Amino acid sequence: MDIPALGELESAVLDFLWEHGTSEAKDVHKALGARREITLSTIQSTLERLYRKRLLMREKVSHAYRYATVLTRSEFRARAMAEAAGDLKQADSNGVLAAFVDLVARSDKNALDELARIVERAQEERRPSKGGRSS
Amino acid sequence: MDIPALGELESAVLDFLWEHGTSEAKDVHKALGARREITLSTIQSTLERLYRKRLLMREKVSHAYRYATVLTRSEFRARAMAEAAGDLKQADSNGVLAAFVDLVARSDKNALDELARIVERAQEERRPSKGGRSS
DNA sequence: ATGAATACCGATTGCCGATCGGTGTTCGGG
DNA sequence: CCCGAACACCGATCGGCAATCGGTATTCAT
Repeated sequence: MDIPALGELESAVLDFLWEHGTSEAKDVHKALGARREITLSTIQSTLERLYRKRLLMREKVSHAYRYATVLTRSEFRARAMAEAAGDLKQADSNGVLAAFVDLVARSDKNALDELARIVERAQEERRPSKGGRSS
Repeated sequence: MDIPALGELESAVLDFLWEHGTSEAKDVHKALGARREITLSTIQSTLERLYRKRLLMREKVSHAYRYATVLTRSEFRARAMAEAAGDLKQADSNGVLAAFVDLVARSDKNALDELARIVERAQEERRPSKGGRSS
């Protein structure tokens, strides 16, 4: 499952769903269509495309679809990162991961330490032998 | 400086330059134009676009341009990753980095440990107080 | 049954990369 | 000095895709 390229309205619709949870086309239109002077059917087409791209789920409540995101915003962006990195299994030997860590370190003073903590926690979850954490 | 969207030929041209180093349009055409049945001017236009996108440098040798990449392949992909992650300064609080580390951990058994080593080395370079490395 | 809300479909528009051909320019050899 | 080859540069066209709209069919509720 890969992340396709998204248009500007598609991204806006996704953002709305991430912030407001499962919604109908009508709700999205009320929020986004107003400023953009956009028809409801345009929003419906956008939702339909996102659904075909496997980024949205839908469920027919009565005769209207209720749309929900398949991934969280974080998961989505993480997959986009993985795709940008190329093959993850070879990303380290390519030096891609090292270059990215370098970018993280430059972006913010604390970012590198936070990343270190995240990695350490992931390692602990993988091998609970060394004494995991409760929270 | 952000990473613009690239077409398929643009990516192929970039790949060629990464593998063969500084080249002229003619060389790129010999390698890529043959299979694709593409004119030399098409390659020239593509190089020109990549140059305008700040992804290539050029130097006029006699009356021909010699094109070279601005970033290495790893740097390029790392920046693309950073862009996919959104604002790096807030990526950790968003959980994006955690989700990405999770993806790395799932991709390969050793990938997580390699990432940990990369992060650790970056920390040491930042604070050489704890004893640097020679290699 | 009628009307409102919605799904669904087709057409149009706009944007951008890809591709080509034409034209000007420059360098090097005769 | 001139001519041809190689190349840069420009404009036009094509194709794909998202965005947008309007129209029509469908479905539910009253």
